[in-house]
Amino acid sequence: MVAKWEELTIEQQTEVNRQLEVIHRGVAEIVPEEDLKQKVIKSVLTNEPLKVKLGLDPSAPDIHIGHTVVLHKLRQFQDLGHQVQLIIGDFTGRIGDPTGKSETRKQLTEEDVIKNAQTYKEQFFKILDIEKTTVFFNSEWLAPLSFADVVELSAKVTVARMLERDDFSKRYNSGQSISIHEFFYPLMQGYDSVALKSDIEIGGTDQKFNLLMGRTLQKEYSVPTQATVMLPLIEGLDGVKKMSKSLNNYIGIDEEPSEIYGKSMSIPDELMIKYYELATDMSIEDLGELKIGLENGKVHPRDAKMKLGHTFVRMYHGLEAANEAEERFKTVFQKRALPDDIPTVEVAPNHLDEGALRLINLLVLLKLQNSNGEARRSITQGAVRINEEKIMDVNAVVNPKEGDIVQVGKRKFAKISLT
RNA sequence: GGAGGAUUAGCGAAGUGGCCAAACGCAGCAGACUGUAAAUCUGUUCCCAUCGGGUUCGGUGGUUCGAAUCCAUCAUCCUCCA
Repeated sequence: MVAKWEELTIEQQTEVNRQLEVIHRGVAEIVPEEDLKQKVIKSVLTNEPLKVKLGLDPSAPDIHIGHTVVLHKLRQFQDLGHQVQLIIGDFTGRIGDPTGKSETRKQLTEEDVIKNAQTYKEQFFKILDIEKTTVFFNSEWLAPLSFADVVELSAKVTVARMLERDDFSKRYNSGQSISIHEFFYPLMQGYDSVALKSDIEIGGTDQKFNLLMGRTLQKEYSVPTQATVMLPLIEGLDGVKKMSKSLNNYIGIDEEPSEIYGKSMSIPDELMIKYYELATDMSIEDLGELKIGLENGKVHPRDAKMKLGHTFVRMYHGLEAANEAEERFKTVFQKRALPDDIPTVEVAPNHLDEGALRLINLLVLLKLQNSNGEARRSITQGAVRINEEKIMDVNAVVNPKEGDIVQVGKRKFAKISLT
């Protein structure tokens, strides 16, 4: 059944347009647009929520701002009244990893999966509405499939089609290995959409092939085809490469407030709007205003960025923590003063020789530096201070006292406690 | 089953007997400046040490006065042929 635009009341048309506007915020691509519109119309007409699917790899339980992009989109769907299907790819995870470049990722045990799934839930429901979320494990429908079923499934897609996938073709052409089982990942992910009869699947633009595979398979299995919503990948702190844990250019949502705030301040100015648009709960109106403000110079980029850091901390740690993190930042980096939450490090008497030791050794002992060489370098470069007094003598010998504050660079502090 | 190629510091990548603790790029750290842990500029990045020393170039064992560089062997990865 195809719902016709003309059959809608004016109110319903307005509602459809409102939903489409929200859905389009920040997205890179929707394929096909028409399917999405149809789905929304139908939902408005029948008052049935849409089933919006997101598949998850259960191997990386620490989520960062990059991951939250799709979560925010899901949340927007929920706020429009739709239902989210979270699929934990436990079956997929147990087999191994598709992009096994140099090392095959270890297979996850059932225990790992359950543990990771728990972590996921804790982190995800900081953004998602738990009431409008259903969590699935894809082993539920993938594990029972027989070899014959799998052959039948794989017969629906050709090798040439598989090789269209960007990373497959790149690897194939550059002579890197591709294992047969890697072809099954898109198939499994697509089959998830068949099993759950998803209306919409969302993912990053890098997931395009897999998302479309869902449509292909749904067609093959005579299930209504899903619309796919693709979101841009967000660049990490370096401003160039996509945010990822392995590149260490990420902001984790479970990190300390001051870390989240500080890292936010280190993103390139040009990226701010993108972060706001994709990874915060800022309204479309406020977003537009901010954009204009930045363009005509009414809003100082630094202030906009401080607000971004504040927003991130608020979303994941609450308003109070956000205010504190902001204060700390002002103290340490704008006033160049000491923060008031310096960690205390104990110094045992056996490290001291008549109450004294070399500064180099002290820095390593306090774990402010990893090796004597590093400590030596920092001293030479004028990065080391004790009680705010710069020390540049590599051979300095110091007499640490209770409550002394040792500082390396702008960010590393320790307060001494003698035991 | 056969033939060939690859493996270098956190990553990428030079180096084919001494001048190699190993170019260069990225990332990291620090300093200056600033508007911020943006941008830009500068310095710096194996370990211990005052000079100096020690351990590194997939693993092991050789050749040599001397090896990241040559040989043997093992491991891993890739290509081509079957």
